[in-house]
Amino acid sequence: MTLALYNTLTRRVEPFAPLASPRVTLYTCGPTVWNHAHIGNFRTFLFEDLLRRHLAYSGYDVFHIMNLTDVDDRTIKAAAAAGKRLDEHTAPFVQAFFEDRDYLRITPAHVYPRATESVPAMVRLVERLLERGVAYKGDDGSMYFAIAKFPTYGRLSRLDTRELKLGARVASDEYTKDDPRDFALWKKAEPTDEQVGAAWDAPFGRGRPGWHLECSAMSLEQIGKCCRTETLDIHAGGVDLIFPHHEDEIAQSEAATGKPFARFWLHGEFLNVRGTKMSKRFGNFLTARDLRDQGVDAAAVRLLFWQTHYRKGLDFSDEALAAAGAGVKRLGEFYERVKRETGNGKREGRLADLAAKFETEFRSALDDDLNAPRACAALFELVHEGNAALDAGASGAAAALGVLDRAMAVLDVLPTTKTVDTELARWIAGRIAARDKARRSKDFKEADRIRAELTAKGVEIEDTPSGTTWRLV
RNA sequence: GGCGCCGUAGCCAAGUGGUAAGGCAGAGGUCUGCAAAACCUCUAUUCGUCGGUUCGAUUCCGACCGGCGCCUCCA
Repeated sequence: MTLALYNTLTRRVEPFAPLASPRVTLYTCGPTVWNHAHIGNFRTFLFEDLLRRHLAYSGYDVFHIMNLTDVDDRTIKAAAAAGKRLDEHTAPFVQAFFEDRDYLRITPAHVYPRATESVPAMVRLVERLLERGVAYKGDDGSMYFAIAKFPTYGRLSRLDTRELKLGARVASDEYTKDDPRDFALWKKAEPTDEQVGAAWDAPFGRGRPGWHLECSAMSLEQIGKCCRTETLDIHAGGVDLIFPHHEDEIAQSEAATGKPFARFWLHGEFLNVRGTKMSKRFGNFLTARDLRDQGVDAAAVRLLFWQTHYRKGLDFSDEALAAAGAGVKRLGEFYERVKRETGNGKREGRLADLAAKFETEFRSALDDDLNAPRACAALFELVHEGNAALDAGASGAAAALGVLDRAMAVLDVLPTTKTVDTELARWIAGRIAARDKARRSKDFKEADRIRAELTAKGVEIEDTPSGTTWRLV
């Protein structure tokens, strides 16, 4: 069984193999740092995290690039509205993005190129396109890409067979572009751009990069640096980027290099709220820090997302999140139980067999276009059967722990361990001792009173044959 | 108008041309002083509707109903 991924380019699930195995070059469209990213944005970043981790689990050496769009229409507009310079406005949001990423346990990319720091590469790309005769200057002084010169334009989004909705892109730029579908590579500097410091000199005029140009230039620059290639193995993003963003990236990059830009295009579906996509525009969004401040365990968010396939819409609700939280708790209980058992018994045994069966299914599920819901089902089956086996005194826990650890390196959905200061730990130990004493003397009223006291402090206790255990909830 | 996606139990959600994974919630039971955790049993004769193909369809085809996305620098 080998990894197969759905490629938007072919609209099929295809066997995946990198160009220069074991190295995999992965470029994922990062956030636009005009504001806080919401958890809909993070659904895509989490899907990419799953991809990244499964590639690593599969033995590949992934080089992951995620750009930061720190200059575009929205960042400029937001900076101007705040009366700040562009970098002044975006810096806190970059910082916040990294904090949110860490909260959600997303593996950091190897590089985070910023648009504002990659302008020379963008200028060079435009010059290359000018040399190739596919770029031109419009009447308004901006540089445009001539899609008429790029015959395969529309291959990704199947645009070749579709018509543009009248008025959508046509009207406003009718007199500046040769073809209404041509898109801006470089936008002539406007007063607002100068005001916030978002304008650069270029041989073809002072201005700023178009959004699509940014991603092409940054990805080509980074894979050139790290891997001396001009073709990405995988390029990923949200479905809304298929057109025009990724279509335009392909046009620019391939027109300039003459080589395929990316071999696999992966797109994650939206996070919805009552059926409609989560969006800043609709005001129906929630940020990662909102969840963090509510005390939501990131593991619950991850499990919630894993339980729906990445190419399917997922409706976000507090109920769904709570259900995932309960699942995370169950996983945590099982993991701790297996860990406790590793001291006893042999490496072989029923538990080891179950774990081996699980790992086969786990791998095959993720190999099948990252079918995380199936992988989770296998995981919970292991929990169920493993618990039953442990109840029956099975051995093999050490082997099972190894398998679990490998699976968790991909899914990472174990409950966040809460840190306890020694003073609190001492107090809890004292209370439990007092309760045990009461229980031994059959003073259950007092025992229950102490338990209530602990519960009030968020301490959950459990009486087992080998004594009372506790955890913070 | 063009391109595309989705509709499976109370909720969430996999899946396959041969008779429905998993999670949450719920009911009963075992264990427990009581709990908790865990286990056992139960909870869709049925996969939006109607047709068609087939020995057989939830799965393929068509129509319809319902929900949604992109075509406006949205993950």
